[in-house]
Amino acid sequence: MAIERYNPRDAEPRWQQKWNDEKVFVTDNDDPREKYYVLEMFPYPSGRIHMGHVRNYAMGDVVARYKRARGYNVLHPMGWDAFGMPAENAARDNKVHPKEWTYQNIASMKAQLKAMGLSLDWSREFATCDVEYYHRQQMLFIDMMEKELVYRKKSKVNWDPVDNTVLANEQVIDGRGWRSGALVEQRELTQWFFKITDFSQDLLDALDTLDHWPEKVRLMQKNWIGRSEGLSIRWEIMPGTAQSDEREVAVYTTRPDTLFGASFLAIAADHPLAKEAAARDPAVEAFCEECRRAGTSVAALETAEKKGMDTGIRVRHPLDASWELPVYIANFVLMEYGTGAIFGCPSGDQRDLDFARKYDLPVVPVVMPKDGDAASFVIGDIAYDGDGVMINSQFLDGMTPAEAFDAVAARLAAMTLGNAPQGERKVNFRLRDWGISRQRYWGCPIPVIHCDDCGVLPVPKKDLPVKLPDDVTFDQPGNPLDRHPTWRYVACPHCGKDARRETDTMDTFVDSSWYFTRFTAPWENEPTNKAAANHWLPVDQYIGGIEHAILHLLYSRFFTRAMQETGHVDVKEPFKGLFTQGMVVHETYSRGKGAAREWIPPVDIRIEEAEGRRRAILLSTGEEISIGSIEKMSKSKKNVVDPDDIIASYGADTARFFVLSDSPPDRDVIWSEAGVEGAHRFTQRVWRLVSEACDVLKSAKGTPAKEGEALAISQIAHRTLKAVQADYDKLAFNKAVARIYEFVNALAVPLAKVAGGGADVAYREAVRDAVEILIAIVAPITPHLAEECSATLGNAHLIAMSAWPVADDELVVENDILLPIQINGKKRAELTISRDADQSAVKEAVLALDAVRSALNGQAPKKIIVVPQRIVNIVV
RNA sequence: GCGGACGUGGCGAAACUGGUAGACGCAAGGGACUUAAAAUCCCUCGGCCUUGGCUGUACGGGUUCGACCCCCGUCGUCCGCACCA
Repeated sequence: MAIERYNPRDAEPRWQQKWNDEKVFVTDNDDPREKYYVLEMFPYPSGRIHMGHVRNYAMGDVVARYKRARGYNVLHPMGWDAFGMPAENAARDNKVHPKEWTYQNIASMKAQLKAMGLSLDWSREFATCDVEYYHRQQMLFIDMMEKELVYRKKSKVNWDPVDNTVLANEQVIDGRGWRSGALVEQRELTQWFFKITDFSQDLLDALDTLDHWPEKVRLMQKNWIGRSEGLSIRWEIMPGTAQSDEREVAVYTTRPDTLFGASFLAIAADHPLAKEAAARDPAVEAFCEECRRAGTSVAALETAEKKGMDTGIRVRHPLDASWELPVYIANFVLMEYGTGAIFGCPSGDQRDLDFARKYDLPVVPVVMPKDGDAASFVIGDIAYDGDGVMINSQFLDGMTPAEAFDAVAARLAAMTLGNAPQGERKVNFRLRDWGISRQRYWGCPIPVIHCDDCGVLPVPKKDLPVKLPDDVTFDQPGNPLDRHPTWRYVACPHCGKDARRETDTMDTFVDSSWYFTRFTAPWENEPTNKAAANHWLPVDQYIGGIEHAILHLLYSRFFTRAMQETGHVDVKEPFKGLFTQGMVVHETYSRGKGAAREWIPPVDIRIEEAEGRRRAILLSTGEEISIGSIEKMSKSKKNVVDPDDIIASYGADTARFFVLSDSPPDRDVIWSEAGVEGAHRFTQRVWRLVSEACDVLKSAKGTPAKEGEALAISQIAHRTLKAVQADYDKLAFNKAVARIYEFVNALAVPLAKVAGGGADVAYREAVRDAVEILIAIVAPITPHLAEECSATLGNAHLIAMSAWPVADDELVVENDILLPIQINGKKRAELTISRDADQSAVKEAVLALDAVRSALNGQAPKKIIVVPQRIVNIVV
């Protein structure tokens, strides 16, 4: 009988249609079964999916299909992170409206995702640029305003003075605007902020509860939040040294124990005292300006030399009234952190030491190692910041730094300056409030009205949504909302007089901070259906790239808390399980050197390999092309493989199988033509083996064998089932794939035997049972192939709706085990023995082995270590 | 600079809680089938020497009956944060 090759181009759309017709993946909120919410980070609709998407969504789909088979009511939705700059850039460059561009991109990407055969509930789909979605986001914003989780303050932005526009950080290249090339200025604008810092402590503490998150991500968030415990110390300004009536300056320190080692105060260039000093001295002014400029061009000049300038202001040491210290402006002090002022202790801090040496300030060691000698301990070029014992510190001498910290805190708390304690314990965070204002068109409008008389007012909820106007142009720089002839002008909701709309729109991170909540009831008028949100949240398994480890995940954690405070949901942590998947990488190919280097896409190349040497040949000319390093797929290096091409030539199952095989899912996977062909061979092989035997198997019912020739088949089937199940539970897709390969290899001979008619009933039934198990365990990865195989065996049910098979423990347990025998820790023999043989029986059998007897040479062994069911080691 | 992760064949990788290192795949080599090719099937595949051994998980030590795994040190790669007071 001639067996046709498996044709995914025919089979895949057929099964997708069938799943769609039967609404297999539409989720009912009222289904009483236990819930499981699996979600992959939704994509930005750039227009084409890439291999990273394929890998991300393949992983989520395996989880969704597996959990569905295990009996859960699975929610697996998809949507579009659809606001953002690229749409405006496309509008400007191609004269296409952002809306039109975005929805067209969504349509083409959706078609691509559908071709992957993902088990998504498309009925819940939305884009964040849908009015229905951002309408609810505006409702949330207003609720947050009421709870005072939103406020306005002046904040710096990157301003392009030629284009008259605000630039995002990524649009600033080497301190210049990416289009105009003009030097970017820092401008102060009044902007909207979310009070994420209200939750600093909770966001930090709750990290401990996220035990299904990668440790790495939790650590990154912990560092980002940056909690420190210290002391806020108020220093008295020596009368007459400052011009204004400022009497004191506050300093935050985590090392109050080193207070006697202080030799100067340093303040940020933006500190009020610095501004005051600048106002009366042009040299100071120039220095402050220099510091500010250095702040704009970020990491480039990070090794910048420590520089400062004396303000002339003097302060009194809080623990020694006769001690005066100078106040410097320093380029390494940041206004945004602490109080924007520090005291410098050169002996204990490298920066302070560098600074002190440069400006010839005193260096007094105050902490020395425990076994040091106070009389001879001096600081050279390296500050000592370790633990030890206090010296040169009056009443602190002899204490540990920790004891000294407490002693200083207590002393300063008891002293007063003016009417307040001179020092107070203070917890400080690095985390800053979240600035959400964007001076752009393609985003969610901030639903606020400015009235000259009534101030800043929220748009009444009945007047929502504040829709983006469609009639806008992008032929000039700046925000189209700002120059719109009518949209801005509106009556004040309070007094009715002429007022103006807010023209800022929201950061797109806001859109992605609650989409997972909206998926639980996307049809609701209110932002959430609270019962549905409480039912589905937290997301059981969230899957996405490590690049979102901090911002997106932290903002989402904040936003869920804010939604809890405003009564929209009763949970505070949105993601119970988090998995960060690796990238898809590819070799690079190029010809030419230096500026003339030309990158060649993989489709234009054929790889030849002979005698261990790989060569890349350009298809069009036969020319040899040099093979470069393996890198993230990128347009600039042209090392991209288009998922459409792969699905068209090999099918979705092959693509899904390949991106999940070989590499652990959290590591990068190398895309290679040879690898894809290997995956494709596998799908073809499964089909061939099953279809060759299907005529015979059709009439056999699936029953595992408990004895005889077929026992081994049933054993490996049920053992594989149990192992793959465990692998899927751990998201160890690559290990599941390896076991599936092993299983198929083991089934090849039995299936051929069945196909050839040489098998008895019990054998055929055992093979049928094994094949059904194979279909079930490959189905999450290659769902179309599984359906096709199942159908060819005469099954009427859909695998996508079928229960996971149950492993028969009797078949899983091994009765005889193979025990490795070591002599002095080296393997010398093997012993097959009954699983429940007791220690003495094992010892006896071991000593009877030839290899053991010759090693012992008649002597008695020193020691025999029997690790039950594992290994035996004989010490001679 | 600080913090973290990692280092296993030609390559991607397995190896349970300290218990046979290299499962599985890719690549390669040999063979069968074929007029031929593709497809498929079989064999070999860490290194060294002669069967049988020796050796081998970045490198140097240590703990242990036994170490890829634990400890100390060194080297290297990658990632995150970066003047955080």
